[in-house]
Amino acid sequence: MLQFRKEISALLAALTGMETQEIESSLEVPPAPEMGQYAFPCFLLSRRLKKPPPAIAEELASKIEPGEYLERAENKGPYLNFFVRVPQLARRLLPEVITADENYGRLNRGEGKTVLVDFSAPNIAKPFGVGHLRSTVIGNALYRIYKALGYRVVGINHLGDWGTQFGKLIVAFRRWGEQAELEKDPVHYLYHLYVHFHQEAEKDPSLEEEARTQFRNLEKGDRDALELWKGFRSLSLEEFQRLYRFMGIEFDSYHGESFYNDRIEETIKLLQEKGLATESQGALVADLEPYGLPSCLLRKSDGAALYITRDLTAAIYRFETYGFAKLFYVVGAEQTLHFKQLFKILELLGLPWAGDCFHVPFGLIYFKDGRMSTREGKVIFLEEVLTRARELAFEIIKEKNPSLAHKEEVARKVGLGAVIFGDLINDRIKDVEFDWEKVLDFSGETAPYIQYSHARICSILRRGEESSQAFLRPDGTANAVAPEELPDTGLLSSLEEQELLITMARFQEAVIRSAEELRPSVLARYLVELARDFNKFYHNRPVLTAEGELKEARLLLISSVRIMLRNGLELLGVEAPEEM
RNA sequence: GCGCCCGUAGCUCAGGGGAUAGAGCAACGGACUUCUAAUCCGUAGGUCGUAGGUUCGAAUCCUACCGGGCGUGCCA
Repeated sequence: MLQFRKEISALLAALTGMETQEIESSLEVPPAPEMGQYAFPCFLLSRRLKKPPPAIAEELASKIEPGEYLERAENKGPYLNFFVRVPQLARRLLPEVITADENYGRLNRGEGKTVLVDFSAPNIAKPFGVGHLRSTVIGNALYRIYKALGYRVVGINHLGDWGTQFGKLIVAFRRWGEQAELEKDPVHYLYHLYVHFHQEAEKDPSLEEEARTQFRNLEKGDRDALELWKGFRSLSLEEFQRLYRFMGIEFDSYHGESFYNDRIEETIKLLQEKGLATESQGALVADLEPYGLPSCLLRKSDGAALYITRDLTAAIYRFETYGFAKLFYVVGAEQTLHFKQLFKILELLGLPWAGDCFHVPFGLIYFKDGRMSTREGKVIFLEEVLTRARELAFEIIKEKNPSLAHKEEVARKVGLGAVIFGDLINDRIKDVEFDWEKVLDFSGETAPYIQYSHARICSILRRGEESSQAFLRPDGTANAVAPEELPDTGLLSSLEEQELLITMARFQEAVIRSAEELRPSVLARYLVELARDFNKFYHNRPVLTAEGELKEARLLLISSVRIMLRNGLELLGVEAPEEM
């Protein structure tokens, strides 16, 4: 499709004298497939040529000759519509897909440049709630997509393992805690203590003061406090890693906030040298008012460092360690101001890479009756969501496919996929309401829908094995063959096949757009469309009972769809079982 | 108060200068002796928050207002 676009632009450039760039950006997709695959609106030219747009469209249409991909151009009103040669498209695309197989979709756009993705970053003192799901799945998808595009990607889990909340936990544990309880179920027990602390602090505000003192002790290296903190941290981290393993997510670095503790002083010194830190009411402040931002606190009056100071330190450390081309922070939209301040200070420090840091914000998850709040105990644990999704998937499998082997494993992939995909399909920036019914709905625009399409293709391929031997191995993967040995793709001429092929040709664009716009939802929605086009084909055009070469051509077609669905889901962190 | 984000079908959301505003869910009606019905086909459902403006053309850009959310110096 990219080549087709280029071909049209070159043709129009020659005819109109416009820049190819300008033409490429004005090309659009017509509202219906009967109107072709691309359209060129003639309004702009109308002004230059002082002629009505329909006349220009008509004149251009009469001058355009078919090309490699271009079948014909038709004028319709003020538009010039272009139709692609679908057989030619199929001849190039299908062999490419089955030959590349698991590598289809990979490109070398990144040329090995390093990209850092900071995502997930759970608070160690708190359980992993559905609120953390967004950063985790969006970050993981971006991680995979950038990797596929040829970047060297470093996934960083900037653990929230430092800060005042640990002072609170230390106070709570010393007052009400029991070691045995802690070891039994660390995350939930710490959560219980955290909620309890806030209940008690309502009645006795001096607890808050005590917590700040304990955190300051921690920063100073107080041995007892540090000992407790270490225990909390390692017990929680183990739990989180179990969850990440379940979800198939890996990080290259677990350097959290605590890691930067002994580098903070250096950062503060640097800020002072550059004249960016000023004293105010006993605290250290960066005055950003001249840049239209509220000034921000760098160090509390009690000497304890703050989030932004640790973030500044981390950014500098990361550049020194990785020399990144881009650094993405996949963090909630409520921290937008924090990142504006962070990036501005980096810029004022004269760091030339300050402009390579980007906040990738997303909306928050809320309940019908309001926002989630860890403090008030209003959370849903991600673990519960994943478990329920998996159990429901298991029930459905038992009912619909009782003879399936490895039901538990398939249920895991389907349930997990539904949860991940359900989050990714919505545009990041929008707030989303948490709704059990929606999370546990496996029909329509969902991962199970795509996974199901994939499984049906696998099923057909298994049954059609002997017919596809020429180009497919028994396991359904591609066999390298010369293009002339492949079935005639020109036979794929039905409406369903043509539309499917045209959609398939847009796979690469969807991946690239997802990366450029930092929006996994673009790819997620594309995959739904691809699966939908496949299902339409599937219901109207039999594969296994088709005659001779047509059957082979259809097997080739669906093999390619299978690869695209599987690879596309993979980029989103979702697995595609072969049966379900 | 000020700043940022969001407002599209009953619900959840695509589309973010161009042709008749699209999906899914829910509702209703159809399709399983035929490649797994987690599917497919059809029906119904819309002053694109409101009012102005820019433009040949606005759901899309600008301004104001309304509604919701988030943030706004000692949390992260």
